[in-house]
Amino acid sequence: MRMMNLNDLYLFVQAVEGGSFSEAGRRLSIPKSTISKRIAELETELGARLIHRTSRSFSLSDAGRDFFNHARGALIEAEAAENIVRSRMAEPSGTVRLTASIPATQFYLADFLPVIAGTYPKINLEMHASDRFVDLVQEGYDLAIRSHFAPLPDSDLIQKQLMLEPIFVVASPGYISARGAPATPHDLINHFGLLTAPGAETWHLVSDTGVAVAAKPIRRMMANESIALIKAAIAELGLTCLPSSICASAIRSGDLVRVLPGWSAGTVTTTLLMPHRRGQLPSVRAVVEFLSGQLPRSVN
Amino acid sequence: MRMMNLNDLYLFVQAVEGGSFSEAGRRLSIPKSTISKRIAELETELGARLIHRTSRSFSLSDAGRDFFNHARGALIEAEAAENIVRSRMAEPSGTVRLTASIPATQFYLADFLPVIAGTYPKINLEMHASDRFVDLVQEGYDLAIRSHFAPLPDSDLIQKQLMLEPIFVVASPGYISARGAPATPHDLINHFGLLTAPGAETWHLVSDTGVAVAAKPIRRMMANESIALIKAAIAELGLTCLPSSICASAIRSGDLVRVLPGWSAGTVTTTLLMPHRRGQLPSVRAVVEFLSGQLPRSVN
DNA sequence: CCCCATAGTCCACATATGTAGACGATAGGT
DNA sequence: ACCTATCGTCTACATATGTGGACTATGGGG
Repeated sequence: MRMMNLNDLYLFVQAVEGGSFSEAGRRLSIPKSTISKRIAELETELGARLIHRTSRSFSLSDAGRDFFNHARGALIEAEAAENIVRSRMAEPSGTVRLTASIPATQFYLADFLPVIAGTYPKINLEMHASDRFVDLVQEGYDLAIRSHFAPLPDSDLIQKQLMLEPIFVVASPGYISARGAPATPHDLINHFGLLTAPGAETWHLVSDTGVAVAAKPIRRMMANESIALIKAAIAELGLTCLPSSICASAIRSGDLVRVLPGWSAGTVTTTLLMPHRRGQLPSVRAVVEFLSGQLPRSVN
Repeated sequence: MRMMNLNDLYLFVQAVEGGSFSEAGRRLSIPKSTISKRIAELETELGARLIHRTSRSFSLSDAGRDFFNHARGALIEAEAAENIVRSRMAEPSGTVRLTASIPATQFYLADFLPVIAGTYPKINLEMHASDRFVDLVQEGYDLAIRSHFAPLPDSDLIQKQLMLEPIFVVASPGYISARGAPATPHDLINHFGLLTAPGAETWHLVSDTGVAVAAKPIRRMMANESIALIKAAIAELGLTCLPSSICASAIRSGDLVRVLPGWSAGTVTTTLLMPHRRGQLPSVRAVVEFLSGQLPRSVN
């Protein structure tokens, strides 16, 4: 036997709770004739009068009262079914595995991860910091964050630029006191330079108005690790070039100051890499959108 | 927000329990395309994939599993709602108020009422015997049973013939011994007659083969009450004419015997009267059907 | 490796359901 | 007693849903 039309239960319960077909129609924004028709057909199919109604009175029959109790139970379960799916879609959950270079992790993500974790209690973040090349897909990562000076090559991965920041020239106040502050980029040739890479001997500076100048400071030390460079600069060994986010804290504390404030040693781009967007989990999408700055950064 | 199509819950649960759209279609005798279409629309509306399926595999997603639990709960409640109404329809209950003449009550209904009461424990029978004219509708009766010789006049009431029985001529064996048994209806003119009504002086007899004869017995007594007539006949006062059901018991006990056994003094019809059948309660309908002999007369 | 049987999907068309509005019933107010 | 506002019902028509069958996908067997 075919199941009765379950939508009729809904209309029946709404009619009873509204106390009339007209009121139920108003509440549901559908014509009262729809309700009248569906209730009549439900009664025909069940072979029982559920509602005694005239143009001015409305009451449940004994059968209708029995029916209503179970019908309402059915609707409660149906709404629970719908809500549990919708809320599951609304609140991301599960594991999100990210990989990033150590500096990007330390100076960019480290502050954001707790906020993401606080905003999405059901997301389990797995942060893998590494300076080696990582094959995103092959090694099972959902997301990768990379900071780079030159544009990344094309690939099957989707690229989403998270940040573009200037690279500052910085030194300790003690160093500046001892050797004076360079007045122009050309003056850098008379100063000790703490290099970030063996081949980064010549620094290319660009003014805020777009003027470009190159100068080669005196090589004092080379380290390809930002914290080592920061500590060397604070130790008055010389000048160094670092992205603004990496030296922001030392500047705030007064351990370092900007040198040639109107100039930057280029820019660094931080990019989010992810596999194809199709079939992306809500949890992954939520992290992507957070890092993209599209979500309010509120911690609960 | 409009409620989702609740019929889709039913199809979804059937698909999950069947393990495939095809199997669910076979179980429900509907095309698999219907199920495919409805499930797809349900998923679109919920914004979630509930079932992962290919042409050869079928599994619930996490969301689908959560949804299924509540959906099945909803269907259990919906079936309970349907069943409680259908079972209520199946077993008649409530009060049925009948009215009948005193003889019809005593000689016809008195035996049946206990049987009806036994068959339908939830029916509360109210038997009102009266020899006065009763207005069925005006006085709030569900049913009336009337015995009559001539056809009842047309009315707004529905008539249903319950019984057609012959009227027997009876006398006590003592009377027959003292005055001899009439050999032909014409011999009645030499016998004492116990009349049932003042104007019923001439008895019209009809043979089993349809021959009609009229004869006027000697008026001995008149009573319009059957038990009084039965007792008078037993007291050897004369012959009387009574419906077979009324005198059946006295005949069985030997207190009375049939006179002119191949002849009857006409027939009496017992008719059930009821208001319009529309909106008839199941309890009333059950009594009607029982009295009509359409139901098995089983006592629990 | 190829073929076959059965799964799920899609679409043009058939059918069930939803709707607007007219109509009769009725209760309350004048 | 009459009129009006609102109720529920009914019907012709519009729209959503159900269906049959063609098509693609796929897994198992030969």
